[in-house]
Amino acid sequence: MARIPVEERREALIDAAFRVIGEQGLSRASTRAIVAEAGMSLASFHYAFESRDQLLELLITEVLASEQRAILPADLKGKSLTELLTEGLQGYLDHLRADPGREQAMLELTQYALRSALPLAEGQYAQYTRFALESLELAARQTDSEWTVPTPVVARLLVALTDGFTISWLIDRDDAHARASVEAAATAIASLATSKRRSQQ
Amino acid sequence: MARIPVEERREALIDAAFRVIGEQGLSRASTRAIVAEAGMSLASFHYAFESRDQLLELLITEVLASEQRAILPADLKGKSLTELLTEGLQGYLDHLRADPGREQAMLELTQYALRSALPLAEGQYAQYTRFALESLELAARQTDSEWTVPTPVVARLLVALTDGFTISWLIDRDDAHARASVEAAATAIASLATSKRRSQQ
DNA sequence: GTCTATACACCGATAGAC
DNA sequence: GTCTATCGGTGTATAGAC
Repeated sequence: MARIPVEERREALIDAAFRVIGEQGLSRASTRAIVAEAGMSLASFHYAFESRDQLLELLITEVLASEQRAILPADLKGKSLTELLTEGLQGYLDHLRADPGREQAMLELTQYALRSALPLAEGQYAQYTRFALESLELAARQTDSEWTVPTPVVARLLVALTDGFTISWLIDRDDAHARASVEAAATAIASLATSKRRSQQ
Repeated sequence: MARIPVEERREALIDAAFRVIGEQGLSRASTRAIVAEAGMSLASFHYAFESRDQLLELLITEVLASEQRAILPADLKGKSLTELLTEGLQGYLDHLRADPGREQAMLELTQYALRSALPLAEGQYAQYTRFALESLELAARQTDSEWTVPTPVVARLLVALTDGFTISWLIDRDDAHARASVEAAATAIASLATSKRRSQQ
């Protein structure tokens, strides 16, 4: 076979691993299944990585880190806080619906990290929460609102909500119900802020 | 060894399996690990069950079904809707803190059911949601409130929230942060109901 | 019915030819 | 560097003695 730089091989294997996990689950993502997906021989795996655990560790840090759960819509102008939250969460649901295996893989990898006592999940979640926090602050500025609860607390709530919605949807795949719950959630979270505009409340 | 009725053996094995999963995770819950925990020989396993999958299937239906996530406190009297929701969610967090492995096992089993295309997770979640719905209706009655959003929608939101909080807490084990988010969540959800009492809003 | 011993598939990882 | 072939270990499941 053609000679491929190690870095490139590593990248290809990580991508292949993530695809296998998304399609078949972590428990079926053996080294053999991964190299088959990548079109490589088994030995190439251990030329690129020390062990399967090392690949998973890199997979978690790299792939989970690249997951920038967009929680705000692209166009922020002229929308109420509830609308921003609704559209943001709705956008996340669309992303989930487009590639359910991806989010299912995320959940499995998170649990794997928890069981392996890898301190990866913690850092990853801290980053999600930080990102949610920035989104919430931006949304408040944009709508002349003020959170009546410390923003990090609302951020944690928002992150928990997306995880919970993910599980619910993966189980019943009920788009209509999910949409309705997202709207209710957006309304509920928006109630934790007060508007400084006369036009509202 | 003493002769044990098959039914009793099955029950002991299911209990043992659940303990192993809680302590070490589903991936490490091999038939050997399970029989070791139950103090039996390997052959006893296959005398009681056709396969490991069959045990897991029964485990999911029986154990998950017995999980009656108590979402309301015991004493309902004289409390506001926000207080009821706060105490209910707080009680769930206490339950989680008391035995984290249990809820972690639940999550792993749910994902296993999803991957195996067992229609079990769906039914189980429908039951959780039904139970949450009843709790929400009871709480509304008790506080002379009325949900402004269809109750099943709020129920789904509540179930998603508990799942999300479970994941968050399992990852960072931050009690103070969890408590604060639960309070915020209770306030937010309560905003989806209007009170019929003059004393409130 | 319950055990020990074992079959057989698959796992992660490696040796050694090329 | 890349491959095929194989090692040692563990998994589920079963055969057969008692």
